[in-house]
Amino acid sequence: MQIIISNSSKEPIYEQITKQIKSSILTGKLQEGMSLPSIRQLAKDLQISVITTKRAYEELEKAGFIYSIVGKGSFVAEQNLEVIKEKKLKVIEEQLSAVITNSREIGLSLNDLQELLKFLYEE
Amino acid sequence: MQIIISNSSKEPIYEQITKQIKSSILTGKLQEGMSLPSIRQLAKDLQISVITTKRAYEELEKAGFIYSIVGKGSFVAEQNLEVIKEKKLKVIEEQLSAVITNSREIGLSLNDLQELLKFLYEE
DNA sequence: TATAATGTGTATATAAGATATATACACATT
DNA sequence: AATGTGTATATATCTTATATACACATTATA
Repeated sequence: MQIIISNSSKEPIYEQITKQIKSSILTGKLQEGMSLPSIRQLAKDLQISVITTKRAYEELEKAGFIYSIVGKGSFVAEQNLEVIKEKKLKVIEEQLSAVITNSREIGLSLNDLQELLKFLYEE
Repeated sequence: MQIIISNSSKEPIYEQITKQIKSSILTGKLQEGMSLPSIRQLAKDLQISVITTKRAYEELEKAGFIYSIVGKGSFVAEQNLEVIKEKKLKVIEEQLSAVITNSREIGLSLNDLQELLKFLYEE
């Protein structure tokens, strides 16, 4: 599993990691029960502190995506897809609202937006 | 001019202010040459520090949206609309890419997205 | 079978950077 | 002179990331 972080990103490192693991789980690249790289292994791979990768895993645990067992490792938890979809849909709506706000600022019509969306979706 | 900040937002206060002023300028609510509230007045209105409102105005100045004169105040600068549109379009594309990534995670089709976009646009 | 080594996650203390504040300074207008 | 304006400095708090040590579990070796 490939995780890429950017030190120049405005986003905290632990959030970049969280986001990418979440995405892998949601798109099925990581299935329920699969083990995640250990916090040390991932820290080594990314050349960051284990506390940073632990922070990322903690966020994922809080959100119910994974669970960890001392001495054993971290694993993908059973996903409640309905709840996840619901939450994601809310995020998407928020993101689209921001897009619309920005579009109105530069006089971009709904049509323009839809074409842009179609173009980007098919890339 | 109405600015609303949220202390519970993840976004720094100065960024919330910057964003809202930017939006007012871009949507024409604030025209070139118009004066902005003084950093003290705005600080008072929002019950925050003048250094925070100054931070917001600084960002706007750096980005070319406004200019400030010691002893006089801050004003909306002449906007280079072409450049602004270009930059905004990039932001919109990034935002739409994030939307698409999130949509794919929950199996939302382009059609679903288009409909949701249309619905939100017409609210 | 017992123990050491090596894997795993967890906890604590600390450092650096970001954000916000209080206060004082300097310029302009009234 | 008073009161408006923006600017600068020092400080506090919070967030983020790190180094190091601790505890549990598994594996390898004697």
